[in-house]
Amino acid sequence: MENSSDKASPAWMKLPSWLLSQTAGHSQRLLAEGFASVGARGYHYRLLATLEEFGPASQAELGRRSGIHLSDMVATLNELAEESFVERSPDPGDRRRNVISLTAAGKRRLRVLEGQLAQTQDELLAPLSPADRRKLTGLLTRLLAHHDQQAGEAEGPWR
Amino acid sequence: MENSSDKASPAWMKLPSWLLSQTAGHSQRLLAEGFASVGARGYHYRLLATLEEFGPASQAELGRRSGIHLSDMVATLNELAEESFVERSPDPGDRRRNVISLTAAGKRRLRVLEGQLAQTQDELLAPLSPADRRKLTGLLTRLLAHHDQQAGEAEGPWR
DNA sequence: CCTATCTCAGGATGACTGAGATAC
DNA sequence: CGTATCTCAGTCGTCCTGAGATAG
Repeated sequence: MENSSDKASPAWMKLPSWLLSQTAGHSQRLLAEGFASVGARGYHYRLLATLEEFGPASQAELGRRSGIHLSDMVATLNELAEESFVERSPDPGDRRRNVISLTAAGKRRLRVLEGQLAQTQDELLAPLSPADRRKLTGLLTRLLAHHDQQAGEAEGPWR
Repeated sequence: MENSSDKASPAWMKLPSWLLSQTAGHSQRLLAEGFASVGARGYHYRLLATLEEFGPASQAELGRRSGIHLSDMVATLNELAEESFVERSPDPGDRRRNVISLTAAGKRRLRVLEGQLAQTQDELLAPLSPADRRKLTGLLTRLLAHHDQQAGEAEGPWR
């Protein structure tokens, strides 16, 4: 009872790192809800989209292209294969590999997920004018380029 | 060997939701690394800072102020209490409650974490000019205000 | 021999759910 | 009674580490 204001606004709530994590959290939530409404999750979209854009590939190659970790790739592909959105077939030229390819159902699935995704972008940026949207994406792109490069250099040339 | 370009840049990498989640990821990573270098994590800072700003309170009250879930509160307080950064004492007026208060060591700890935090903000925004930093925080603040309100309304008046 | 590929087990963080015991 | 508080166990998504089996 000793608290007067419910709207507690600690100092750290103004920090860029906080603003970023919170807005990203909302974005993530909207995205996850949209995907979940059709029984999918983020990895599903990333994988299907990568497959369509770059064509069939081994799991390791897909991991590099999509940024999904190899160990998560296994589970994600299991889920997608179970619904026949992708096909796992052995690579005749290298028996270590599975060649993953997108099925017709997978392409239709991708269209649905893209619809959800576009809707989410609009929901996410709703309060911003077109100019502000461009400004925001520009700033974020610059930040991302910087830190991607930093992180890449620190780890060494394994890409 | 069949892939030509390592710099694969799928279309979804330009989406605001992607840029947000990635920059937030870098931010999170920098923050976690900074905190981990002194044996802490994000919840520790948030809790200590909330305690200093609003004073001693019950765990439930702390949860509301800091945004940390009640069940995580328990574990976080266990960790902080083990290092004597906070003190748990029974509330004489309500025996359900523990009154949590910041110790002198806890205040010193907070100063350290604040140092890490400030350093991280600078690292995070390194590629941006002061004007761009203000623009970014302004845009993020507007987005956050919008979505906090949306989410608050959707859930009902439980605050 | 060494490296690449695939698989599985599990951890870490942040956010969350559910259930129980206790006190108001 | 119902509600609030504290605790514990566990889930989830994303990211990540390590280890093993198999194949190049």
